[in-house]
Amino acid sequence: MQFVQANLSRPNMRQMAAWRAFLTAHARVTERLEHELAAERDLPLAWYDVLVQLSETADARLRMHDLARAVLLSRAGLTRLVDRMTTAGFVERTPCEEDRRGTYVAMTDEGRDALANAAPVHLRGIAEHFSGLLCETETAALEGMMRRVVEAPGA
Amino acid sequence: MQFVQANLSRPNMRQMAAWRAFLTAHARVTERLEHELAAERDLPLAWYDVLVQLSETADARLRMHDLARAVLLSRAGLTRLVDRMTTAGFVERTPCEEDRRGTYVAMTDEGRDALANAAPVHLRGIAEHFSGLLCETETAALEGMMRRVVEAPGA
DNA sequence: CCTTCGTCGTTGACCGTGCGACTATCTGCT
DNA sequence: AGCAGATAGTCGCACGGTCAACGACGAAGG
Repeated sequence: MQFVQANLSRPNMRQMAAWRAFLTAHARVTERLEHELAAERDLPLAWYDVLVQLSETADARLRMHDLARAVLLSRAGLTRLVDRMTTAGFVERTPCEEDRRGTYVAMTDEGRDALANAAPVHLRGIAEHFSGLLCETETAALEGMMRRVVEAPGA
Repeated sequence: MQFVQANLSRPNMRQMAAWRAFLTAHARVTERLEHELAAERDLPLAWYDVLVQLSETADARLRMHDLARAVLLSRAGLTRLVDRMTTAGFVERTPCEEDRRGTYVAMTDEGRDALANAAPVHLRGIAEHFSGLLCETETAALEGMMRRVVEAPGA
C-alpha cells in the first residue's frame, strides 16, 4: 500500500479503463435518475438536491454560500436556482441577522411536501441503478476510494 | 454474492454515503481536470473528448451520430460543438458517400497537434487526481463495479 | 415506381450555469 | 476610530445544452 501514489505521470491501460467506466457510469446513472424524477414527479434533480440539503439541517435553512457548496454549484448559479424555487414556492429567503451580508434559504411547507413526494422515487432509483448492484464489501470499498479522491489536495 | 440485488427498495446509510461520495468525487475530479486543461492549454474538456474519440478510429473520422454517442452528447449539441471546432480548425466535415444524409467529422492536422499538446496535461491530471489514489486491486474492483452499473438494464 | 416510415444532421427558441464585476458588509490591524 | 482586505450575494454576459420542428435521404412494401 505504500506505493499507491507511485505512478503519477500517466495512467496505464487498466487505469484508463477504470476511469472511463467511472465517467460513463456517472453519466448513465444521473441521466436515469434525472429522467425518472422528471417523469414521475416533475422535479429537476437540482431542486431535489437543494431540498434534501435543507431538510438535513436542524432548522431547515442554510446560508447561500453553504448551500452552494453542498449542492456542487457556483454561488451565482445558486442565486438563480433559488430564484426559481422561490417563485415555485418551495423555499424562501430570509435575511441573516448575525451577518447582514448574508441570506438564509429556508424550506417552506410546500417544499417539504415536494421532497416527501419525490424522495421515494429518487431513493428507489439509487437503489435500482446503483446501490443494488454493489455488495456490502464493494460499497465500503467504493466509499473509501471516493472519499480519498474528494479529499485529495486538488486545487 | 447471491444477495447483491436484494435490497431494491431503499439504500441504507452506508449505501447513501457511498453514493454521495461517488457524486462529489466525480464533480471534484472533472472540475479539476477541466480547470487544468483550460488553464494550461486553453482547451475545453469536451473538445479534448472529441479529438480523443476521433484519434481512436482507423481513419480519424466518425459519423456525427456515432461521435455523439461516444462523447455522451445529444446530436444537436454535437452539431454546435463541431461547428465551433471547425471554425477553430481542429476538425472538418466531409460528406458521406455511402449515405448522403450523413456527415463525417474528420480530425485535421491542427486537431492532431492540439490533442498531442493537451494529452500529457490531461493524463497527468487523471493520474494525479484519480488513478494515482487507487491501488491495483481497487482499480480493478472499481472498473468491475462501474461496468456493472453502466450495463445494468436501465432505460 | 411510388408511398410511407424511419433516420441523419441542422436550426431556432429556450433554459441553466460559470465567470467577472460590483455593492454591501465584516474583520483585523494600526 | 479608521482603513485595508476578505467575504456574501447579485447581476450582465457568453457559452453550452436540450427540445421540437424541419428538409434531405434511405429502406421496406404494395
